[in-house]
Amino acid sequence: MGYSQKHKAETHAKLVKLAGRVLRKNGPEQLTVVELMHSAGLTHGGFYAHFKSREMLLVEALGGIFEEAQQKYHRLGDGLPPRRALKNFIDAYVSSAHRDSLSGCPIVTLGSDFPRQSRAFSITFNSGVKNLVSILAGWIDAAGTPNSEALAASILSAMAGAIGVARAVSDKRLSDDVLKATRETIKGRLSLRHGQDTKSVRRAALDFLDAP
Amino acid sequence: MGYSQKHKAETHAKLVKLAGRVLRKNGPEQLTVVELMHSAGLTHGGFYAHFKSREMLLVEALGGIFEEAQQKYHRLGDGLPPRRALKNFIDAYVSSAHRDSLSGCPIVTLGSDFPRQSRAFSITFNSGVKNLVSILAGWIDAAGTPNSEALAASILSAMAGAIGVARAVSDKRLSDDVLKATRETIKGRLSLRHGQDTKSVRRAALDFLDAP
DNA sequence: TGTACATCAGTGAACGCGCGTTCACTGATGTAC
DNA sequence: TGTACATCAGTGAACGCGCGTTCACTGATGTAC
Repeated sequence: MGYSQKHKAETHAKLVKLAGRVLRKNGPEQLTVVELMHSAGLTHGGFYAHFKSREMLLVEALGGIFEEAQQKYHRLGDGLPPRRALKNFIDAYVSSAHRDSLSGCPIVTLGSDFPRQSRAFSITFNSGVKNLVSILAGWIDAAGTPNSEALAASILSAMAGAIGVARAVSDKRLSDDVLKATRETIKGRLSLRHGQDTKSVRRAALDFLDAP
Repeated sequence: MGYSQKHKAETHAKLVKLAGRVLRKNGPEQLTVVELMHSAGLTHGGFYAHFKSREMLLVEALGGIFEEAQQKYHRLGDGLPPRRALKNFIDAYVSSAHRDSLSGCPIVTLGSDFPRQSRAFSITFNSGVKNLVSILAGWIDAAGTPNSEALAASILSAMAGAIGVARAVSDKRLSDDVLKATRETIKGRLSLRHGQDTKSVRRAALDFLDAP
């Protein structure tokens, strides 16, 4: 049977992962079949042994990105009481490290792209966002705050917007202030303490970044 | 002198306006020279009498979009006391009408695109955002709230994020709830009354949309 | 006022290029005997 | 255990297509006399 199924699955997974990196960093239009296959050490013709079309690859890659994000979210709150998890998460997400990272949260990086892509892409984006919201909602719920899902979604949207605008603003001080104001407001909405241990904030922020 | 300078300027302005529409609705990649010229009733070769390159067109079009947005912002607060202007603006921006409109605020529509475009495009985006922030900051300042610029930027980012996420979420109820929660929080941050006259909210929202 | 001229916005064929996709093939590897 | 065969991931040339850009041109209109 030629190559083993395991071998094919590995190549497939590798392609999806590489594609996800490009997708998140440079957007859907910059992801070309030729470049992807070359970056995997293969030639372009073999692409169609793995994906029906470039469009299908985009969908799979997006799914992979959101899965990674979910894992990251879970890791940030792992074993912590809900309020502590929330605080940790907020400090990590609304951080200058996240702003300065080239990739980061797909809601920010691909938020304007999803309506222009295929229906399948939009659906994947939608369910990805919903899953992330659910994780936050779980913590909020566990902390005893009502209306957790809408609150979680509103908070996540505020955090994503803050990163987006902080990236757009060239004035560094204003950019930092946006993040700070956003962190404080969100903690206020969740009735979390404002005072911050700077060292733990930085550690949380670094946790949020991708492994190299 | 062949065509008058006025004629040329008119054609140029028309092209920038048409390009802006496409750019905001479908993104930079969907804006092609051939289609743009055809939509203006011209042939593609004439494009380079007006723009040095497609890239330069994108920059001009983006500038036009932000100018329009500024005018819209000013219109929404025109002649109103600052708190009233802020309330009006928030209701208009964080509305289901804005969410459902295909174009809308460039921060939402082009927020993921600007880092991938030319330096000139990024700079234009940055100054556009800053101008919009300044308008909000002006109202906040006039209302006597301190730290107006960072607050304005944080609020605008939360509003933009809310529209983006509301668009991504297919569950209509959750989507509406995100908008509602965001409106209320922002009004709270600005110490504005929460109670809403639904009719005026709807009117404000429609004001925000583009004229057909 | 009328005529010759110069200008240049707009025309449309042509160009090179990169892209997604196809396809006949190859050769490493698992299976059957 | 060894040999013949079948499979199919991966190869690389080729395809059609759409795109941005160029360029020789044209013809409507402003200017000079």
